[in-house]
Amino acid sequence: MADIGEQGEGGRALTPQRQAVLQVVSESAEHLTAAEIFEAARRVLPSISYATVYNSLKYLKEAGLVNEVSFGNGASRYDRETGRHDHALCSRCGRLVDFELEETPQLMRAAARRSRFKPESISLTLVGICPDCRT
Amino acid sequence: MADIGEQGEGGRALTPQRQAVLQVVSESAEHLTAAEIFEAARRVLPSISYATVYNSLKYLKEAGLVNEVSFGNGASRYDRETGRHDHALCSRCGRLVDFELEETPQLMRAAARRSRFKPESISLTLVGICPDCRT
DNA sequence: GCAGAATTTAGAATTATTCTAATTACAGTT
DNA sequence: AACTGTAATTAGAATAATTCTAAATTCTGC
Repeated sequence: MADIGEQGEGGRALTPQRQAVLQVVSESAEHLTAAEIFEAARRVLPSISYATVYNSLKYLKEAGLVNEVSFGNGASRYDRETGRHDHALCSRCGRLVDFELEETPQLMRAAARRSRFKPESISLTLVGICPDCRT
Repeated sequence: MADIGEQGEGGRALTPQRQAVLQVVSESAEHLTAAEIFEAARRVLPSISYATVYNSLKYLKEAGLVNEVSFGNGASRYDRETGRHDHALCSRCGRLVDFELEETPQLMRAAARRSRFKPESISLTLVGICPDCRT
C-alpha cells in the first residue's frame, strides 16, 4: 500500500489524472464534493472525466492521501486532512470544521468493549451552532 | 413539537399513513431503509406512495418518534430507538448495532469546548469487525 | 355542506454514484 | 523499436436515493 511515486507491480500509481485530483484536494482548505473536485480538476486537465475523478478519489483514499467525510444529507466530501480527527457540523449554515479530541483512543477502546466489535476506527461528529452563526 | 395523538393547530398529526410507517419502524429491531419501509408499509396500506413514506419519516423524525442513521454508503436507515445512543458498523458484513456509551455527555462538552460550537448533539460510530464475522 | 389547509398520490425530476464498453497508455519483454 | 498484456481513462448510459410537482383527496372548523 502507498507506493505512491514508485510504480509498484504493474499499476501506474500517480497518473496525471490522479495527480490533478490530489492537487485540487490538497490545495483546498475546504471539504470539497466530487462535483467541485471535477470542476477544478478539469481546469488543470480539461479531458478528465467524472468517472476518473471518482476512481482517483477511491485510489487516493486507499493510498491514505485523501479522506472521505459524509453525513446523511447530500454528497460525500473529500478532505486533505488524512490523520484521525473529528468533525463539527453547523446545523444552521452547514459549515464543517475539523478538530482534534485527545480522548479518542480511550473512547475507541470503550466503544469496542461495549459493542464487542474488533475496533478499526471511530468517527465522531458534533452537531451544533458554529461561532459565526451565534452572531 | 410532539403533539402526536392530539391534532394540534390545523395539522392532521398521526394520519393512517404515518401510523403505518411508524408501525413498521416500531415493529422491527433492524435499521430499515426507506425502500424496506415502503415495502412493508404497503402491505398494511396498499395505496401508500414512496413520497408519503419519505414525508412521514421526516414528520416522525421531527416528532421524535423515529431516528435516522446514515454513513456515507447507500441509503439512510431508520430506527425505532430514539434515545441518544451510539452505533457500531461491521466493515465486513455491514451489520449495524446500537450500543450505549456512558461518557457521551462529557464527550459532547469536550467536543464543544474544542470546536467552539454550541453543542446540540453528538454522533459516534465505531467501525470494526462484529463478533459473528470474527468466527 | 362549504372553504381553506394539510396531506397524499403518481410520476417526473434531480442528485450522487457506479457501471460498461471502447480506447488509450504504459511496463516489461524481446 | 514493435508486441503483448494489464491498468487506466473516457463518454455516456444506468442505477439508486431522494425530492419535487401538480392534481386529487381528506380533514377541520365554521
